[in-house]
Amino acid sequence: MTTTTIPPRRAPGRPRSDATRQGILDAAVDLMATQSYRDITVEGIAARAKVGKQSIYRWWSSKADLVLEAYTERSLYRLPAHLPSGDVFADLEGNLVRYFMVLQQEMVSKGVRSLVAEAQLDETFRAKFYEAVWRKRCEAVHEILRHGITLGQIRPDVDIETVAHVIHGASWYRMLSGTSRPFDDGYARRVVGLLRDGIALRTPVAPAAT
Amino acid sequence: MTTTTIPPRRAPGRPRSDATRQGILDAAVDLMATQSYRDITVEGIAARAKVGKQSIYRWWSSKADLVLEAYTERSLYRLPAHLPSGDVFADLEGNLVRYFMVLQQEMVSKGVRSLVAEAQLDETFRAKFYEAVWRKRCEAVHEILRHGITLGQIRPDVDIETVAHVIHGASWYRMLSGTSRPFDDGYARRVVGLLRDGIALRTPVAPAAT
Amino acid sequence: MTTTTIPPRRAPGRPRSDATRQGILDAAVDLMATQSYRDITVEGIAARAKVGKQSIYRWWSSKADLVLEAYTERSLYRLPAHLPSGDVFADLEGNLVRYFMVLQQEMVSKGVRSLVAEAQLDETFRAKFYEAVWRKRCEAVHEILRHGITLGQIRPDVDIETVAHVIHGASWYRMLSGTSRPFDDGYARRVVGLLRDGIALRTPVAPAAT
Amino acid sequence: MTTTTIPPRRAPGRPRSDATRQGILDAAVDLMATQSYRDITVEGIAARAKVGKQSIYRWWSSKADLVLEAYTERSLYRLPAHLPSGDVFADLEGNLVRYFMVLQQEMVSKGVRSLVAEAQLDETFRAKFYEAVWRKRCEAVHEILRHGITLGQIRPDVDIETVAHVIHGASWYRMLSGTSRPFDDGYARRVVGLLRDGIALRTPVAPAAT
DNA sequence: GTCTAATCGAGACGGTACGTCGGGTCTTTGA
DNA sequence: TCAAAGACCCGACGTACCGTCTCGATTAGAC
Repeated sequence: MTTTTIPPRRAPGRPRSDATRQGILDAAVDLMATQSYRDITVEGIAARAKVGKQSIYRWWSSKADLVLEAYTERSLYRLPAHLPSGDVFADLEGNLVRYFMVLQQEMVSKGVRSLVAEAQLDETFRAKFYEAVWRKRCEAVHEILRHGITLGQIRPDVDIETVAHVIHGASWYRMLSGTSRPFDDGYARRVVGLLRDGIALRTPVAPAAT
Repeated sequence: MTTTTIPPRRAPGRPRSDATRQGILDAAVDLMATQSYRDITVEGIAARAKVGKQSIYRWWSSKADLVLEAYTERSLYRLPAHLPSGDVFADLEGNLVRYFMVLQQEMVSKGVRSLVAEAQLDETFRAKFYEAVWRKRCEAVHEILRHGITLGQIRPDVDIETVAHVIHGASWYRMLSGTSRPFDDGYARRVVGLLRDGIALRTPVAPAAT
Repeated sequence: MTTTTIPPRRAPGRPRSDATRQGILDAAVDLMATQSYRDITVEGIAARAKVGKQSIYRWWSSKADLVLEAYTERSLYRLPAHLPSGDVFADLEGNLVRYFMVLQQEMVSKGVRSLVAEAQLDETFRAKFYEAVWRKRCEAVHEILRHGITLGQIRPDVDIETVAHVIHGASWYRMLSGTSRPFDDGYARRVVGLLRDGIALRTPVAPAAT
Repeated sequence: MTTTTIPPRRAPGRPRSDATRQGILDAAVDLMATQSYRDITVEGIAARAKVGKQSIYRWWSSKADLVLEAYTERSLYRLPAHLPSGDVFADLEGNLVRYFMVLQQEMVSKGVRSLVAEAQLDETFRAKFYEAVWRKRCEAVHEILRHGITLGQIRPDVDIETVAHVIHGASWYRMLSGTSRPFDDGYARRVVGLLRDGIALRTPVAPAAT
C-alpha cells in the first residue's frame, strides 16, 4: 500500500535563509541589551543584522512581533521545570520564587515591560502575546494545583484559573505598576501564604481536641 | 507697616489662559473617544483644540502627561466613596465590584491601557502614574483593611500592602494580560473569597487553653 | 589543411529559449501601451511575461536596453522605403512627412521620448541609441541629397550632414521641447521650404559674365 | 477715497526662510557639479544643505522641479543680451554662437540633458520646462528676425516661429542625439548659412545688368 | 541512457531611495 | 509673556525596485 499523504513539496523560489532569521533575532536581542525598546527601530535592527529592512518586514509585521519571537525563541522567560515535591504549597512557592528570579533579570523585565506595553496598544498583539507566554505560565500553576487536589492538599472545588490569575496578577502589579515595594522572595512567600487558607483542604483536624 | 513678603505679583506678560488649557484637555478626551492612543498625536490634539503645538508643549511634556492629566482632571477613574458597612468583606467586595465596573467602561479601560503602556516604556512616567492613580486606590483598600482590623474581623498581623497589591494585581491580570477570561463581578467575588480565610481573624475558636 | 576557425560548437547546457525572449519583448511592448515608461519596472515586465527576473538580466542589462530592442525588433519606427521621384525636394518633403506620421503614433512617440530620456542620462546608451536608430535615419536623408546632387538639383558643395541634422533637429524640437506648436505636414513642408533656397543648385541663372 | 486694495497681509505663521531656500538650491547645484543627475537624490540634497527632507518637499514637488529652479535662478543658461548690429545674419549667427558656447559648458549641458530627460517622462514638467527656458530663447530669435524684417533684410512672409524652431532643433540634435559630430561655431555658422537664402529678402538687385 | 551544464520560474536577499509622518523647536504677528 | 500659525531640522516609517543569489525542475547535446 502506498501512502498518498501530501508530499512535503518545497515551495518554489529561493528558500528562506535561517541564517538571516537568526541574525535578525540576535540583533534584536543585542539591541534590547543596550537601549530602550522605544529607541530600538526596525532600521536599527536591520543595520545591526546587516540585512535589508524588507527581510524583516517579510517575516514579521512589526518590531513587537519580532521582539516577542526573539524572546520566546531564545527562551528568555522559560522557567526550568520542577518536579513535584509532595507539598503543593512548597511547589507553588518554589514556582513563584523561581518565576520572580527570572523576572528580576533586567533583560527579562525589560522585555516583558516592552511587550506588555505593546499589548496594551494593540489588541491583536495582546492575544498573541498571551498565547505565546502567559497561557503556558498559567498552565504550569494549574498543573501544580491539580496535583495538589489529587494529593488531597487542595480543596477540589477551588477555581484554579482564578488562583492562577491572582498569583500572576500579584507579580504583575509589583513589577509593572510602578510601586516602590520590592518584588522579591518575601513577597512571593507572602502571596502564597495569603492564599493558603483559602485553597487548602482543611484536613479533618481531628474535630478539635475538646 | 508694609509687609515685604513676596507681593502676589502676577508674572509679567500675558497670563496663561485656562480656556486654552481646558480646550486642550477636552480635545484629548474627545480624540481618545474616537481613535487609538497610538494614533493620537500632539499635532492632532492641537489641531482639534485649534491651538498651537507650542501651547501644548508649554504645559505638558508629552502626550502621555497630557492624557494622564485629562483623565485625572476629568475624574475618569475616581471611585465613588462608600461608607463602611460593618462587614469588612462586604466592603472589600463592594469596593472591588465598583472598581471593576468603572474599569469596564471602554473609555476608562482604554485610558488605563494607554497609560500603563506608557508607564512600561518610561520609568519617570511610571512613578508619576503610580503616584497619581494607584497609590490612592491602594490606600482605599488599606483603609478598609485597617477598619477591619479595628473591628476584629481581620487578623492584625496581615500585611495589608501585600493584600492590596494582590487584589489590584488580580484585576490587572484579567484586564491587561489578554486572557479571554471575563473581568466581572463573579471574578471580584471569587478573588475576595480566596483571600478571606487568609486574612480573617478566626473568631476566638475557643478560649482554647481552657 | 584544416581550418582552425572557431567550430560553430554549440555551447553546452540548455540553449536559450527564443519563446522566452519574445515573451519578454511582447510584455515590454504591452506595458508600454498601458503605462508610462517610468512606471514600467523590470519586475513588472518579468511578472507579465511570467518569467524570472534573471531571464531578463541574462539578456539585457537594463530596462532601456530591453525597450530599445523591443522597438527596433518590432520595427516600430522603421520608415517604409520610397523610390526617388526625380524631384529631390518632393522626395525630401515626402520623407519628412512620412517620418512625422510615424512619430505621431502615440506608441512611437512615447517610445522615442523614453529612449531619448534614457539617452540623456546615460552616455553609453546614448551612443547605442544613436547607432541603432538615428544614424539610419540620417543616412536615408543623405542618400536623397546625394541623389539630388547627381541630378543637378542640389548644390554639390552642400554639407549634407548638417542638412540632415537640421531636418531632424527641426522635428526633435517640435516633438520633444514641449512647445505647443503642431508637429504636422505643414511644418514638414515649411522646413523643407526654408532649406530649399539654401541647398538648391541655382539653375545656370545666366552665362552672366557675357 | 480710501483704496480698498488687498492689504499685503503677511500669511500667519513662521515665514519661509530664504536662507534655507538658497541653501537647498546651492546644494543642488553643488551636487550637479560632482555627480550624475541620476545619482543625485532628494535625500542627498537635503543632507548637503543640512535641511530636513520635508523642507524640500514643502516647496518643490520633485528633484526635477528643484533642479530646474536652481538652474534658472542661478542664470545658468541665460544668454547675455546683444545689441543689434544692423546685419541680421550676423546677429543671428552671433546669437547662435554665443548660445552654443553656453551649452558647451559641461555644467550647463549636463543640466539641460537632465531636464530634457525629465521633460520626456513627465508631460507636466515638459510644459513647465518649455515655459521657463525655451520660450524665452525662441523669443530672442523672433526679435532678431522681426528686426531683420524691419530692416528689409528678411522676407516679411517668413514664418519666424518655424525658423526659431529649426535653429534650436539644429542645436538639440547635435547636442542630444548622441551623434559624434561636433557642436561648435562652424556648425552654428553652417546652420545660419543654410537658412540665409530661404529667409533673406532678395533685394531687387538691380534687375541684372543686362 | 546517463551525464553535464546552462536555462527556466520563483522568490528571498542586501541595498538604497522614496515620499510621509510626527516629534519637538523656532520665528513670525498680534493680543 | 502668551497665543496661533506654521516653517524648521530630524529621523523613522513602510514600500518599491534594484540587481544578485539560490532553490528545484527542465532541456539538450555529449558520452
